[in-house]
Amino acid sequence: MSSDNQTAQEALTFADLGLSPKVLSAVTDAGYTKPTPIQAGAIPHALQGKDILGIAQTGTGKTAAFVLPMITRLEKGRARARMPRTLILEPTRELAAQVEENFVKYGKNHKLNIALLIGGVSFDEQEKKLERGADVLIATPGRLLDHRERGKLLLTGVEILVIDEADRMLDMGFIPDIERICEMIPFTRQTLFFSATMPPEITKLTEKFLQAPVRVEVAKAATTAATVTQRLVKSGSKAWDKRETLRRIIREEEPEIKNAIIFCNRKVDVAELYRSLTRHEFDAGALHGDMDQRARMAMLAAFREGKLKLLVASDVAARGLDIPDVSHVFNYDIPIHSEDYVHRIGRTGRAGRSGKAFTIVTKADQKYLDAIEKLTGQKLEWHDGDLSTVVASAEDDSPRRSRGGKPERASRSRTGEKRERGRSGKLPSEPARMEKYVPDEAMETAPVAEMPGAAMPGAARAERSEPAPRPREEHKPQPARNDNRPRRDEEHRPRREDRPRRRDDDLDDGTIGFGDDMPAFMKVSAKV
DNA sequence: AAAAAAT
Repeated sequence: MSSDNQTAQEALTFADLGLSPKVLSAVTDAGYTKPTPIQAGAIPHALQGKDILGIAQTGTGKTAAFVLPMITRLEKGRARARMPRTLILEPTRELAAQVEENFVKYGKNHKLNIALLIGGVSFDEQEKKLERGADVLIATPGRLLDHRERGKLLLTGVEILVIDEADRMLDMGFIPDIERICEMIPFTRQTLFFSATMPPEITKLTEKFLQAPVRVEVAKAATTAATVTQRLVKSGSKAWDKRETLRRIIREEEPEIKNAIIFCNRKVDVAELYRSLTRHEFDAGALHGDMDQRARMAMLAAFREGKLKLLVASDVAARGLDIPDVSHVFNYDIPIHSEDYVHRIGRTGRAGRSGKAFTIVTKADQKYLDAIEKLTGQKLEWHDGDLSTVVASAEDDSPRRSRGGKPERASRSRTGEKRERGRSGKLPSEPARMEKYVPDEAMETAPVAEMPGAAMPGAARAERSEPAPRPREEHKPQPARNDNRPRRDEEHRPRREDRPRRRDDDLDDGTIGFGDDMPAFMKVSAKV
């Protein structure tokens, strides 16, 4: 690129990119005037119908770089039944929903039919939208193929195809699906392809499916931002020991914590740690892929809106998700793959702000620590002494010893069955004392976001003396489950009167189907 | 010693 262009680009505003007036006005309303580098680089070419190879990470404004030109181009022509005009493929459900939000925001002056095809949600609503004719189809690969096999979807009318986060699709084993899907779409289409990195498999894919693409690359964010203070925290390796270490660090950091993500390597540990933290009256929520879709969305929304201070999460939350800058990242588990460390840490210290990242390390973690230090090329500092200073008793002591808090027996039911959350990944429980705030009926029918154990943990609600959720004026007596899977945990459940006085069972029952409580983001199909 | 995604 010539230096003339470079200078010109710095002075660019959205008005210079060739977007339609209606799109421009939505952008202005959203408060943006100056495009990011990826937007300035990609939008003019995308408007000309060229294929784009965008190499950019999240947080660079990548989504708007394809959403804005797409809406402009969609102004001509209209959708036919079962033949979507554009298709955007995303690796995760949350990302797909996020892209939908962008279409709603920037398409507010248009009558766009938007269909979101993701798993974990009933087919009916999605099929109706397809039937009506979708201008914009946003999908995760599995559900998209499922719809196609049911014959409800023809991809022969797709004019623009977007493949987002291609390298992540690769990590998740989606590449064969992506290839299948690409082959169903006529080659006269325009293809916009985005990836944060370009491993060989991805390069091959671009060679196969892009035609004379314009390559737009934006500077990689520094691997681990210089503004992030990273510290290692030694701990005994028992789970209770790690939880105690975590609580200690959180309390130490408390005055500085605006909001934080706590990463665990495994979903069961997310659920368990979440229960433990709420029991210790921390303002925490949970997010992992086995939670039902509503709960996932509700948690994310609550965290984004600042209603939750701590989010315990699996690596779903490590990449891509549009979570605002957090002040702290805690790695309750050290990541097994060192790249994940970089992604997790990347959730803080964005846009030049300062952030802190603490990683709990046990003796068994040494090799993963070595890998991280090798990858980032820096030696990480210990917060208060390295592993050689871990107290020996911490390793062999009984986990049931007294240590100030309540015994952490949450993972066992009365029958001794381990209360693991299966595929359906129910929400973890909340403190029993919440019962006095919440009438049973409300628990059965309130949306997850209003449930104390979900978006607003009991401690937080009590402190802020907010009113308990009221029963909904109108509700279906028995919200339907959105799938027919058998309840795996049903046979193990104690009878109602035998159950401990915790409300997580009610959460299970009340939150699976959508009933009348379908979140707004899933209803959107037309102009807003 | 993992997570994610169709069921």
